Amino acid sequence: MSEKRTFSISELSQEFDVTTRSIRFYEDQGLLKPTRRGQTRIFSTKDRVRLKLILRGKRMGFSLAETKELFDLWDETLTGNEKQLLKMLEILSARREQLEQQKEDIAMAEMEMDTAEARCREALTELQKKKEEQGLTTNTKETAVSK
Amino acid sequence: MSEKRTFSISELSQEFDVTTRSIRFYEDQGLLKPTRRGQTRIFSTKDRVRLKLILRGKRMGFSLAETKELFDLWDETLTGNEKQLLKMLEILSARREQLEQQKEDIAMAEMEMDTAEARCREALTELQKKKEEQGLTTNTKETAVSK
DNA sequence: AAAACACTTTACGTTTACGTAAACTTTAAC
DNA sequence: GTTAAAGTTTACGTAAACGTAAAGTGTTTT
Repeated sequence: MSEKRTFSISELSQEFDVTTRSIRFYEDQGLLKPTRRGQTRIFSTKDRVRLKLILRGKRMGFSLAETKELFDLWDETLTGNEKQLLKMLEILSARREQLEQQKEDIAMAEMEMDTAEARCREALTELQKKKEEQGLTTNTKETAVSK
Repeated sequence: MSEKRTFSISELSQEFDVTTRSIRFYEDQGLLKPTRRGQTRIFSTKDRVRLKLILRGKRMGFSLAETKELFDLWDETLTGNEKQLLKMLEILSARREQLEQQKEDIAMAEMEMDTAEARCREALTELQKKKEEQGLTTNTKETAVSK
């Protein structure tokens, strides 16, 4: 069913553009659980998925601790205890709220960037005009514009 | 035109639920520039807006340094230098890419949360069934289920 | 077998974003 | 006028997320 490929630390490092130091740190913090051959780490597809989730979490502003909490909870959830299941549902709902907030933030940011961009372009054509006028009237290097 | 209300540090602190320590820190880092009456800080509406932007930036995963860069650039941009204007447009475009990435991340997260929630609910109804069956057959306090 | 290379552990260093305490000044309330 | 509240500076502390040696252990390449 689920693939049984394995990955070395450098493979993951390259694929996701993250240092090996970081990967080892994530293991240290209990976010990844590679097995060993000798003392060399061997990462499963599950580890790979988790690494992807960790990095996405980071981009979304989640701390490693928060992400770990989710991982742990999800593992516990799989044991099927009712309390855990309910708690998971709660957390999921809380996360959804966070996502809604983030979507709002993004929407606001986009609007502000629109107006910012518009102002920039206005200012640019403004400058362009002045340049043209000058090009027609004078050609001196130092004009009043620069100051 | 733009309102000329002013704000005390505690007003802003309460309105945005952020400690005065943080606000002072933001000033220290050059993100806010309140004037003084004696040595007491007086914040303008512009400061208020910036504080809002700082906090939103944080929720979106931006560092204070990044936000400050934007502020500074925007201030420079207002002086109307062509180079600055073009640079601003570049940065805006880069930010837009980041926002697109974030939107993707959010969409992925939402999908995964959907399936996670579905699994939880399945597991719950599963448990519910077993409970009902038991309720019909036995009534002992200690059943094999707990282990 | 020696060199080169990837991987390992151990451990101290660094940056960011504040927390927290101490000691002081200003302003507002009684 | 004094007390309380709010504000200030100074400065040391801290947690998170790694960076950066240093020194050692396999592996495989020549």
